[in-house]
Amino acid sequence: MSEQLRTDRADRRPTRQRTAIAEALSGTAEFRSAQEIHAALARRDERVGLATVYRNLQAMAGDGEVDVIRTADGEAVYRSCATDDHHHHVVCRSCGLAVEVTGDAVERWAEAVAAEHGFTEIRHTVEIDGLCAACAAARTR
Amino acid sequence: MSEQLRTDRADRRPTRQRTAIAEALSGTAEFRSAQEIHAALARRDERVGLATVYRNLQAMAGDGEVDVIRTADGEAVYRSCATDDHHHHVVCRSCGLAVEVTGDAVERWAEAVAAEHGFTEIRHTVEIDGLCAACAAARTR
DNA sequence: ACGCAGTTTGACAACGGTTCTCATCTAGGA
DNA sequence: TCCTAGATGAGAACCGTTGTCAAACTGCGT
Ligand SMILES: [Zn+2]
Ligand SMILES: [Zn+2]
Ligand SMILES: [Zn+2]
Ligand SMILES: [Zn+2]
Repeated sequence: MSEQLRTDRADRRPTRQRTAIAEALSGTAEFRSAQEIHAALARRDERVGLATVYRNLQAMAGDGEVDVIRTADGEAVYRSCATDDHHHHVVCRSCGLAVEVTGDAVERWAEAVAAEHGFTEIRHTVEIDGLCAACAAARTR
Repeated sequence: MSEQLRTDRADRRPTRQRTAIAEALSGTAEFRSAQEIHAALARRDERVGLATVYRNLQAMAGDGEVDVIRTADGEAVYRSCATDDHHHHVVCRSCGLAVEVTGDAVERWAEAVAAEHGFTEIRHTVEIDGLCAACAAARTR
């Protein structure tokens, strides 16, 4: 497994902004972009600088407190996950709803197929996307 | 399965630029960015506008002639693959070397786990990265 | 070979997300 | 309370990518 990342996480101060960002993240099952979060906070009269939102999201992602994935057009979106354990997501292309999933089969396959080709320090990302039941229903209505 | 993409691909003219770009792509086992390709062509005295490189790469990607993945920092990188069939890549974090791999287990797992949660029109992306044998050796030397 | 219509190209501007700068503010231990 | 390293925010800077539009080119019919 290994996790050479996560060096510190220690010296992080609980500022008003930091808390606001974390809260904005928990409470939704969707991945949100830094800008969306910034806008959401502003709407709620929580004044937080855009740069601060970016910085904290990155920090949280680095500490593994939130997951990050890249939209098809390269935008980074974040989500605070229910578990700290390694997992993946199934995301709805239409509404953004994301559910967490795991699967030993994939984990082992990734490790094995990479090792077969002489690779080491193997990592992987798996993203599954589709239309959630609700969106599929809305579409055919 | 399904492939609702790939609508036409018919009316595409074989221009000097188009050929140069395709050639620059075939011949390397690494994923290259639009800018890298543009620079490589310039170095070879093949004058091709940057916008043209972007346009053609996108078109080729849309036609499935090349594969695109996003770098960790959101940059799009392209590679002309050996096969047209669905597959994934194991990429070296250090030198960019990429080998193509397949695995029914993953394909089925992705489909199954998404369907379990009520998703339809399921797609997926899987990227594995690590250190290739050569880079690992160079590092410990 | 010639001409025309629809493509494609290229220089450059415009965009949008992200990062940088740096003066100012703040949490928290001494 | 004081002091200091860490944190913040406004705005500029960055940088990959996309849009603009006139000029150049290609396939095709004549
Ligand atoms: Zn949905
Ligand atoms: Zn995994
Ligand atoms: Zn390598
Ligand atoms: Zn696959």
